[in-house]
Amino acid sequence: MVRAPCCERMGLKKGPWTREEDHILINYINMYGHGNWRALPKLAGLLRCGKSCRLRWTNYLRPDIKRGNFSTEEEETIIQLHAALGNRWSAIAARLPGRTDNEIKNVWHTHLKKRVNEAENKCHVSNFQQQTHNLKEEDTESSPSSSSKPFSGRDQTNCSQLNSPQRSYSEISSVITNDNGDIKATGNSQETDEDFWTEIFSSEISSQFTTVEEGYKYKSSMNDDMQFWFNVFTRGDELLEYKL
DNA sequence: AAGTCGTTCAACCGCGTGACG
DNA sequence: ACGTCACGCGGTTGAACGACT
Repeated sequence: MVRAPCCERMGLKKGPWTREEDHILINYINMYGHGNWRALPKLAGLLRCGKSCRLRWTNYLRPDIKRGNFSTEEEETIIQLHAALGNRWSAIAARLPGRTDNEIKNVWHTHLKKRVNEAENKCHVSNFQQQTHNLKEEDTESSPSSSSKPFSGRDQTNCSQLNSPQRSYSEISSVITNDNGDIKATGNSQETDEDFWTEIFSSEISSQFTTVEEGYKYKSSMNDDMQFWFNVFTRGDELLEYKL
């Protein structure tokens, strides 16, 4: 049994919003607030479902939404947060004032994912080359120390830097709309939340093991990238000098 | 000029979850 | 305890547009 889509009810409009519909929605919310989304379209006189109205408002019409391209800092933040949180777009959006989960998701799929994949590939190629190099050295020198440590510190650094953007897909600074709909330029105001990483660590990582010993066991099975993030989570204050 | 392909992004859909009766 | 409702989230779609042939 499949639930019928909410917009399939007779007479409800789907597809792109018109300017008139936007005005009606904005005016109504400015006057009465959104209250009950389901009741809103009827009260406002819109032939849309409440879900569609909510989406339009939260993703496009809200006055505090930043319009324009993402800054390098924002992209960097998204990459770092995605590495930590995965596809939890709303959680990521909560760390980027003025940006919506939908927008972030789109940017990730269209720009950032590719960039991270490319960087990962480069990293793996680099690791492979280093491993080959080490094996060759092993053959010639038969050094026991080289076999116990397959990757050099330099490679580890390279891998951990894969989250650093090579270049923003746009160097244009962000803009934000005010209550009047006017557009103004903004700097990047990225405030940090002290509890944030603690929260991530406690919920995302520490839940995977119950004892400290288990934690170290988990740590020892990680690759370099995982180890980097593990360090970030466990020693966040020390390592997060590169800011979040 | 016309057709094809790839990219972008607004919008939709289905599901999970919390509030409430 | 259970059912219903409303909302929010993440995945997916499709129209619009530009680049390329």
